[in-house]
Amino acid sequence: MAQAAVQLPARSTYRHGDLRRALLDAGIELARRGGPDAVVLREATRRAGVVPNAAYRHFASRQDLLQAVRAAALSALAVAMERELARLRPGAHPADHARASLRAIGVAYLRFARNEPGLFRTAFAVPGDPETTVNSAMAGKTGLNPFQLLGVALDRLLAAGVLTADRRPGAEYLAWSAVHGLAMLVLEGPLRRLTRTQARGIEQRLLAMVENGL
Amino acid sequence: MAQAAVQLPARSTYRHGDLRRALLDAGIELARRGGPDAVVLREATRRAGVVPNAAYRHFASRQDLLQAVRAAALSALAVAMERELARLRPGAHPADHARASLRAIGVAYLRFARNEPGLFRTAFAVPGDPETTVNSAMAGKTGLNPFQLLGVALDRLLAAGVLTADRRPGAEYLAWSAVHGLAMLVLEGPLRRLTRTQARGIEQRLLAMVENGL
DNA sequence: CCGGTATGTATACACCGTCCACAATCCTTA
DNA sequence: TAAGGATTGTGGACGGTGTATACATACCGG
Repeated sequence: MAQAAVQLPARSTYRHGDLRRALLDAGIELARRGGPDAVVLREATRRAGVVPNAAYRHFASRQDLLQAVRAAALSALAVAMERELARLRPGAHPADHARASLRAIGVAYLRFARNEPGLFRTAFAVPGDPETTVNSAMAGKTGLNPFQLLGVALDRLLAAGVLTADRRPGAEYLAWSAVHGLAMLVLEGPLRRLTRTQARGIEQRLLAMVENGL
Repeated sequence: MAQAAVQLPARSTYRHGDLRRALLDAGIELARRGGPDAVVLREATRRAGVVPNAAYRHFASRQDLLQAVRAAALSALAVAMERELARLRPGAHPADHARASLRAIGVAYLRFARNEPGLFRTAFAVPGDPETTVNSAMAGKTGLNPFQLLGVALDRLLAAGVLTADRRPGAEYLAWSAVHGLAMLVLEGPLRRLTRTQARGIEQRLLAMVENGL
């Protein structure tokens, strides 16, 4: 079960060059397969070709490294959302565009959970205030993190008159809850064995529920 | 941070009597505070006043013990749901009663997450097919596990004509997703700092969303 | 009563996170 | 340009974990 540490050609220089980056990359790779528990400090240093304690020059603890990996995962999710949003054509009706925006966020979220389960679990199964903190390390190219991107979509719904003003505050929590719950269910819950098409069906119904019930 | 192992009075008999039960209870207690990661085999054996390896006579591995704890947590959740359901008066309109049933399930779920966060996280943050498996260890007094209890509530909605037949299949996934997502959000997400009353507000809105959007 | 089988013990290993003292390198400043 | 402090990586150690293997004790059915 132990990872066969890929033996790098034993760096010739005493200094590494960019050890922090190397450790972070190794951590991301570990999280990618295996989730948060797989992010083990010693393995990361091994992959960077460095002695275990060297990590402590760049991260205060394993938790600290894990938080950095988590931020990277959230950032990747934000990028995926932005990509999905960018595919939208402004279209004729602002109401349709707003609805499509919300849907794009949901679709990107669920797709990310499916395609990068390890990163997804690392992003959300680790304590730490996920979304409220303004931290550029978690953001995408727009500088917004996933939660803020969801907020933008909801604002469009409000502006387009699809969402009434009294229902706007806190709406992100409702939408996020539903989509996140489904993601977990598909990832490690009873829906794990669903075929891709079946999963798509449930996803569509869920997004419809959010749209109608918000 | 290490648990001060409560030193039991050094059992006089060679045999323990009911070590499996003792280990399971210790595991549950560990999970209760600290969640799944806190379920450490050696600590459980310490609390049972027994040498570490003794555990292997009753559990194949730490994972195995963790699964047993998880089953106990799911069972506790099922009991909480049953209790909430039992408070309902059949009432005049079956439609109202059906709606109240679904709401009771949701309320019990969210309350359990709030009151027993450690057990809740253990129940759901551990792999293993949670709900589909027919396993009496996960069930409440009715013999139904949490997922099946949700199914019962949805069946009532169907019988009362609130839910159309074409929307019934898979409806548990939609409802479960929303409620579970919110629970996670409140537990370790951005909604952690909400006051109890604020949380209640969001909960009510979410349950309404499910009811309308299903 | 005796022997097999279930249960708990002893010892050991590999791995982990982390602390401490030390060595090599770099960078500023005199 | 030489010196010396600050950074960064090394070496060794400690206590913790899960688990394997061999052994000791107690129970139970013939």
